[in-house]
Amino acid sequence: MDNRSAILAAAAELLESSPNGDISTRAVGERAGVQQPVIYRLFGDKDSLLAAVVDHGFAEYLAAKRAAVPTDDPVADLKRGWDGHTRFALDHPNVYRLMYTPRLTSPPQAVREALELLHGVLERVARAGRLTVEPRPAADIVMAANSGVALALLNRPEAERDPDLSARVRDIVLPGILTPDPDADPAAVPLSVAQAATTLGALLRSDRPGSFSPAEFALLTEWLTHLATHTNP
Amino acid sequence: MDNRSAILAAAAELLESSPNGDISTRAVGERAGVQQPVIYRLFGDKDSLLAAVVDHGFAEYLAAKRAAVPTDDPVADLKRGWDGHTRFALDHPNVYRLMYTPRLTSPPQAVREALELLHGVLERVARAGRLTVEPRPAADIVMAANSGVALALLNRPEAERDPDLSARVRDIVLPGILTPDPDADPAAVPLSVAQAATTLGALLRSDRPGSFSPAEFALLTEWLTHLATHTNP
DNA sequence: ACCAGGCCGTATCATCGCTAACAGCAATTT
DNA sequence: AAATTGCTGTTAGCGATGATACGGCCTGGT
Repeated sequence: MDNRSAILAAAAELLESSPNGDISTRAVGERAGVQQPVIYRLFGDKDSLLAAVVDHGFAEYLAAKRAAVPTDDPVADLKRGWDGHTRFALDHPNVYRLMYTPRLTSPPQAVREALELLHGVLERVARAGRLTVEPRPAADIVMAANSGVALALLNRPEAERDPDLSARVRDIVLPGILTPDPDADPAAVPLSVAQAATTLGALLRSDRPGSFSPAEFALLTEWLTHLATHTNP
Repeated sequence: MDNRSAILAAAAELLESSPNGDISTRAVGERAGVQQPVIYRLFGDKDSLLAAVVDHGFAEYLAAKRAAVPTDDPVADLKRGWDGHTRFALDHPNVYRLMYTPRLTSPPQAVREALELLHGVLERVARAGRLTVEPRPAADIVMAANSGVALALLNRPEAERDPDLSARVRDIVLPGILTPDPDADPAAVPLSVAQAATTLGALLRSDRPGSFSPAEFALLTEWLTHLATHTNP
């Protein structure tokens, strides 16, 4: 095995199982079976090593995504891309943090590639006449929102993560840059059950009526939250 | 000057002018005119020191925001809050990165306070009948998108930053959780408990959700009728 | 066979976060 | 008033880290 590949593999493994997302060049050398200066001769710098690890780990993800994407429904591809982005962040938290956290002096090439891939999908969406924003700024918009969601999820302990956050933001941001779905029913309902339940719940929270016992009130608000959450608009 | 305040001030100054966003406890001690162990006696830990610096720097921002917010237009407050969030990130990049980057073991209290502040604004928005999502998940959505935009801006070199990115994402995300502006669409919006309960009852009667048992549904409609009848408008 | 150049390993430096041990000082207790 | 206790600051140093200088070894060309 090449020394360079061994170091990359060792660094990737150590990074994956690192609690604080950091690794030491000494540990990498020991695991790869090489001495510390070899790393510096091959990569020059610890930041460059980490950037190489990120690029390496992201390459597989990019390859898989590149191979699977070409559907004839670019909007569905866009949605799939969002979900894949979030899943990659949750699967490789430390790599993802290195990508979208400006700790490195030399930003890894992976973020640029990811943005270009998203831009390509958006170009196809635009060609299908579904985009209301120019593809370039649209890519920035989607990437900012998607990475924000991913980092927000990573920042919360695993138990407190809202499993619907990514889909929620996705279903807000993507329609915000797309033309209305032609398959959707164009009859705009002025008020939905969810909306009415949300409003009533907020009003009751700020002005609690005295005619309810605590248990009744708890049950009522629970039902309102259920209606606000699990109802189609 | 108190030793603790001197250390906090020195750390804040060093952090502000730090190229990589990191500081050394030795440099902090030297600048504050105290020896290194004093820092550890007062803060216990470098992470705790940084968390205190973040909380200190964020406190002024929170105070200014708390004093200025109470307008009678909560939607405008929400928009102002978004812009203020982005501006704070650009004005204090290193502090902001410490807040929304999971490098610290003990997450600073500032992020929690910021989320609570946003949640409060959204509660007022909901009380005005303008929110289509429960305030709690809505706060997560807005915060994830806003921090994503801010970090995306910080990750690009200053010259390449799109000055309109924040406003663009804002004008996509906020309408995505709000009802249409009543100035543009004069559709009736429930404002009182009675109105909201009446609306919800009517909607439920016409589109009964399957997730309620008959007894539950009967009790819920009874309560809604009670709220619609015996509540002051 | 000899020489030259690149690669590797040892040893080391400077800096970092952090801590133990001791010294001054004030308030409280005897 | 003297002594004890508790808090605060200083000195000195430990272990780990990123990074580097230098000498020896192996390889390839003549």
